[in-house]
Amino acid sequence: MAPAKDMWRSSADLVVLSVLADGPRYGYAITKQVAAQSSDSIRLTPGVLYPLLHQMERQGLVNAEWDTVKSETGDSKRGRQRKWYKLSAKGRRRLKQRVAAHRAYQQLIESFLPAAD
Amino acid sequence: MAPAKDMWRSSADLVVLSVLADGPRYGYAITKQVAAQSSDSIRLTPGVLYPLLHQMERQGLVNAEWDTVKSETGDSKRGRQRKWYKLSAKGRRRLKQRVAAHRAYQQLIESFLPAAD
DNA sequence: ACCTGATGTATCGGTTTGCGATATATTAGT
DNA sequence: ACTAATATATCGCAAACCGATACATCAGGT
Repeated sequence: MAPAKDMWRSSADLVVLSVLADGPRYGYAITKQVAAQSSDSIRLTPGVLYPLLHQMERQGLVNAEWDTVKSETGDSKRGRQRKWYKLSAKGRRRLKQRVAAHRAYQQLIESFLPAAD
Repeated sequence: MAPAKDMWRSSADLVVLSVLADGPRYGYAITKQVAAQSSDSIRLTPGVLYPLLHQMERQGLVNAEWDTVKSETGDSKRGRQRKWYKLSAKGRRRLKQRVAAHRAYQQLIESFLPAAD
């Protein structure tokens, strides 16, 4: 059975931190990667992703840097803007922590569930 | 590491359904059992438990029945009131469904996480 | 007799959160 | 010229949450 829609949202931060642990990403790339790797189950919509990213930035879990993509054909002065997010040492620590907490929580919940068939 | 406080709340229904799958319970008994079996990590406070139980009753997942506990020493006419909740067939189906969804969700999230040490 | 703490069920409403809708700009393709 | 895709961002209302509170019974201690 597919996971219920939106069930994943409480773990959005875990997913984002994990993706960033693999290397710097910009927002839209995160959205796309997560959608692809989850067979479209997890849709990190702008309304979810950006507030989360900004919060992480405020908390020092990520460092952000703007990048301007120059276009060959484009005529406008400013190219497309991308904001790259890079996991900080603090973010890496937080990820480890969150993963541990998540797994402990899983075991705890699982201990109440009827045995798997 | 202990699970973060309150992390379990999104799975409260799963836990309650699971406990009820083991046999009929009244609310306070559920609270106590869950606290005991979770080393006090999971506190199903009245504000959480009763609305949940009532909702399940409305949805036909449980059947409820009042029971009056006669006291030996008590002098009041009405004894202590207990409301027993019994999982219905529909509730049993729902539990199975929720457990499957929960486990699928777990696997999905886990697939994004860095490998366990 | 009285008090306290445990047992037992229940609701309410202020706070917090979630996130769909929306806005804005650039670029690629036809 | 137009459309779809790329890219970031915010806002505000609805929904969810759950601490606080209320009420009644009962057991045990003094």
